[in-house]
Order: sequence, then structure tokens, then C-alpha cells
Amino acid sequence: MNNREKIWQVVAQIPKGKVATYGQVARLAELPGYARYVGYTMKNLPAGTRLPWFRVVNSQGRLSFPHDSSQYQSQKSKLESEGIVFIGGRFSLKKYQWQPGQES
DNA sequence: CAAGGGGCTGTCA
DNA sequence: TTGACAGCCCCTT
Repeated sequence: MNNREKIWQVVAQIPKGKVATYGQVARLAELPGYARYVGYTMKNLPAGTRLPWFRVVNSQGRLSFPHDSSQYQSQKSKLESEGIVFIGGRFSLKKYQWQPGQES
């Protein structure tokens, strides 16, 4: 299993309505410091993947796409459909960040 | 082999 | 609270 797959597994575990930061995903995948690689990996997901990549956000409680890009809108709407509320272009990371162990 | 860049981050001003 | 900076890791030039 390569690092890319480890990342996929972690992302696949993020529960609906919750989000995780790139750095958090990296740590959970036992790859501390690979935050940036996580983003790179999400960018190169196989077409048609069912991975909830939209639940991965940056540590600022914001999305890492240009505010006017279609990708930003796409991710934002997907998160909102799961109950995450955006205020002024961002959301409360404190409130929605995934805490492994309290999922179910 | 070197350089640039990408859905990042923690630190410091 | 923002913005600038320096590290991080990997892939493509």
C-alpha cells in the first residue's frame, strides 16, 4: 500500500457532516508533514471516485479554491448539503472538524 | 540533476 | 485578524 492509498483510506473515514484538515488527514495516515501532498493527491483522484474529498479543508476553516472557481462552489454546496453552514466565506472549524473516536 | 508549483501549515510581525 | 515566510512532500518540466 502506497502513501496515496493511505490518504484515501483516511479520507474515506471522514463522517458525513464533518470535515478534516489536510494536515489532520496526513497525521491520521501516519504521514506527518504530508499536508501538501494530501492536497496534491485529492487533485489527482481517479475520475468518478466516490471519495468525499470535499470534506477535506484547510486549517483556516476555509476552502482552498479561488472564491470564484466552480470547484469552490461545488465543494461549498456539497458541504452545505451535509449541514455545514458558511458564514462570510468560511465555517467554524471548531464545530465541524472531525474528532476521530467520537464518530459513530 | 535542478527548478517550479500544488486544494498546506505553524510561526511571527 | 491578516499577511508574509520558510518548511514539507511529490510530480512534472
